[in-house]
Amino acid sequence: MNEKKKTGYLLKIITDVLVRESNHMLKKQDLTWAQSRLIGFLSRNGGECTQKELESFLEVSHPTVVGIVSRMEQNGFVTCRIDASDRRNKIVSLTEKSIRVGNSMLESLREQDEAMFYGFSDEEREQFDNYLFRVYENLSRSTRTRQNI
Amino acid sequence: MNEKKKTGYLLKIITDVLVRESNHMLKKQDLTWAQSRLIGFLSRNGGECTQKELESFLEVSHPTVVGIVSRMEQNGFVTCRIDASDRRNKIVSLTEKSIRVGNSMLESLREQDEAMFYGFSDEEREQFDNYLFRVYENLSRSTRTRQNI
DNA sequence: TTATACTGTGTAGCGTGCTACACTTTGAGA
DNA sequence: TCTCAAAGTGTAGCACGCTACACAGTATAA
Repeated sequence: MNEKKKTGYLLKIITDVLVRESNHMLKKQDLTWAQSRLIGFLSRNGGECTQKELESFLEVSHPTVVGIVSRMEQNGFVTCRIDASDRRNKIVSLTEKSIRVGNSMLESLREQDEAMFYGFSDEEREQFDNYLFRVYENLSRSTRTRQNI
Repeated sequence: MNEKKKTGYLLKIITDVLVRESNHMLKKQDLTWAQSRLIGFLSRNGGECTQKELESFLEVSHPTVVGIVSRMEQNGFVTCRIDASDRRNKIVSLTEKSIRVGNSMLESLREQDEAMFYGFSDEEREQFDNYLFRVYENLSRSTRTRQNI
């Protein structure tokens, strides 16, 4: 029961809790964690961008972006149009509705962030972030190796 | 593009890479990351347990366990039977096949673990695990608060 | 004993991640 | 100009998380 968990498993469990709790908090705004992240990015970047740019920022595959965007379009959080200057691009834009919910959304996520680092000093928190970033870079490199890039 | 990522998002991205890469490595054994974790637990615990115990160990909901177990049963990695002494319990057992793939599976996952902590000293690695565990406990507590337990 | 609560499992339906394949549009070179 | 590669998007189908609901077996209390 209380055996020591492997680091990878612990990371997975923590992430699942994080996403699950976020989805609970965001449910009253009719949003999900992934969707809130898209709104956050778009609102810091002029309110619109192409699906391709979302793919790079979210670091997920393009079919995943297609799914998130189309559900948000159905729920009125974004609108889409074809880029006239390059008809391959699909431009995704925030709506009034999504701009309006943005602030309460951020408040929810900030609360979670505080709960997560309860008892951490500023130095500890910073060190944790640094470790995480190093792990991220290690994994990115080994991924590129596998793909022969 | 290179804006500083929020800790939660970084955790999610790292976990996704971890799971995705594991799935790639395990594909030749016809396994997934979640399935390998179930085999690992069972092989350390006498080769069989109930679905309920899997639920506690994996820390996922029971429908998720049902899905993983039934797919593994279809592929011949586990067998299932009803507990005669308490007919509510469904006992899941490893098969010859899953015991056989266990070792090469562990080898794959160990390689990934090494790649992940490339450049970490033993102290840094230990400190990182400690931070992770504190975050895990913080999140567990706030989850219980939400559920009024 | 009988009614009731609890426990373990199953099913339906959804969101989000993936790979593999297909299509349209654009750009670049012969 | 014409061909062919590259880029962006879409679709099919899967694994694995979840919640909400349903049901059978067991335990408990009247």
